[in-house]
Amino acid sequence: MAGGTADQGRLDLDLTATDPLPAEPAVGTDSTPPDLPAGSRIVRVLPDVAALERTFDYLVPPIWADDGRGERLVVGSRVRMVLAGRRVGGWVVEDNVEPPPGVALRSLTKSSGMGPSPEVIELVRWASHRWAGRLNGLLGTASPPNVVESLPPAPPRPTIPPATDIWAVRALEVPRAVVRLPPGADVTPLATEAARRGDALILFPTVPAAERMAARLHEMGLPVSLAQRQWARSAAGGLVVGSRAAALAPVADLAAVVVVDEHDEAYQEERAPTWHARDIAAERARRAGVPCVFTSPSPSLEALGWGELMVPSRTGERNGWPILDLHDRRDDDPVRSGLLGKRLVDVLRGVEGDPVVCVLNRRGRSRLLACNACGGLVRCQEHQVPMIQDDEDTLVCPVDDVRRPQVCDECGSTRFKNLRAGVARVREELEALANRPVLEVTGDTDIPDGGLSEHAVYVGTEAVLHRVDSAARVVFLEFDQELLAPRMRAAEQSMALLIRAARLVGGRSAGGRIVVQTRMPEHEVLQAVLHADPGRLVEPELARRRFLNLPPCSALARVSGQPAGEFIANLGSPVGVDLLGPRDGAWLVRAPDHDRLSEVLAAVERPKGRLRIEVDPPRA
DNA sequence: CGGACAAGCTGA
DNA sequence: CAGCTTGTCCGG
Repeated sequence: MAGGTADQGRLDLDLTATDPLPAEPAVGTDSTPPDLPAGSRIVRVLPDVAALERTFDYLVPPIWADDGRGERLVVGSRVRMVLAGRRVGGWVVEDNVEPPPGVALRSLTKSSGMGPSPEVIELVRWASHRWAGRLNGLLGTASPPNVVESLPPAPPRPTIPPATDIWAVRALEVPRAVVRLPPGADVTPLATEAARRGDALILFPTVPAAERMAARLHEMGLPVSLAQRQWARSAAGGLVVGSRAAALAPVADLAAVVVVDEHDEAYQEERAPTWHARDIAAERARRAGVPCVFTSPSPSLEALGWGELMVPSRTGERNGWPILDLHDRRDDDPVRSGLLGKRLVDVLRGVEGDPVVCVLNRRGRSRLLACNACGGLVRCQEHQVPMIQDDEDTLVCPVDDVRRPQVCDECGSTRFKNLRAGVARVREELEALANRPVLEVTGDTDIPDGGLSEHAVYVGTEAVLHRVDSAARVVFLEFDQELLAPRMRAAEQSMALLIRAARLVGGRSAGGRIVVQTRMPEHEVLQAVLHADPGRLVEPELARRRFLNLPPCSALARVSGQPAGEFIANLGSPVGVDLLGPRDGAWLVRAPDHDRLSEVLAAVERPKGRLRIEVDPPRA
């Protein structure tokens, strides 16, 4: 910060000589003139200050009109100004406004370059209403990370031969397409076909996946920018590839939108507002009147309700999925066997190839119990979720806290086996069974490219699936915990894990094989993968959501935080809306659709305090 | 958010 | 009652 005395000559009556305003660079215009000269330009600014949603009006310094800064200042521009005695950033959200009477205007102190386009600002306004959140954060995501004064020249429009993959051509011929592609399928033809239409926006769930596609398209001679790092280049023209935040990236002349692996939960922001990049991307395409394509090995119910489904040939899809080996744990000796069934021995010893990746999810607090005599899982008859054992050795349903004595429904036995075991202990058991070293992989284990030579067997939570990029076998040691998790999207989340595993091992035509230890081999998720037919998941899942009135048959928001109760009380009892709770200090607001939900949430004043509103709550 | 200012708490 | 903490209000 430069020293200086720029605040000299200020005429504000409320400021004294001890005004602690930080020194300004010598702009000389940071004060309120006694009279606004006729024709003064006044802009409305949204400060980049969390928890501050109001706009404020500022005078554009007259000299900016002469040196070009004024011309570059448009709606969306980033600026700096003094607000309540400190220097803050912000965005111009309206130009040439009439300021409210009786307010002493200040001048903007600095222009900080380009910001989101008017189209993106409108999109962000829509998103902040849709996810009941503040505008600032979303505008920040849509803005360049550093100051961009001007854009590089637009790249020349490449000539691209039509794709030979007819599915890619067809997908872009309808306004909204959902393309079901087996896990190993290459989406490059879809990207190039989108690029043939002009500046396309292509989203991936993770940054590395986006980087790989960007590199490939670059090698093909296409003009491509990575949304994360190349804001200015993206805005200048060409293809824009990126992850979640790229849904708000600048695109010069949007011609098509592609969302790869739309089912992936990484597209949803975890912090409130919990916006979903897939949904924002779709809305962006709709507003621009350009085609939008979602791809996924197992499209979400949301996607299926949104667009036209295109499925691959039966053989093509079959070959793209690995073989699923179901190890039915009910067949194992219920007294002697622990977490590891004896059929695992050959797999762990590398008979079927290396490396072997074992997944043991510890997520969730509930312990999973199996009957010692018949091997069946101990479940709540009403809610079908695993029951947990409390301190007094009674069984508790995690859904409604109903208790019942510790007796197996199937056979009357009173002895149970705790199937939960920590990864560390399981690692030792695996090592004993494999008769070779087993490495526990955690979030901070370094795995060099090509794997660790001395370790052919890995074990970890589901994070291990993101740390290793290929494997001969993936083994899910305890999959029932996923299938039965008391979460609305448990089935889809289980499917997402299997998709991830499928990518590590490859399709059946390449010898890919996944091993799942389960006590419920007839579960529709496992059957869908077994038959390489994700469509089998749709009807039962949709029926369940319809029966329970859960999304996508309704729209949900979870309201939590200290002032949640007051907020819920303020909502009153709006027509068609259910208020459920409280449960663990949080309420659920359920409306027939998102328009109604957003409307209801926006209609009441928010009590101050740390209120958290999660629309489409990820862990409901 | 973070500064300003007001209203409560403490201690010699 | 100064000096400090805690709370509430508000910014152009």
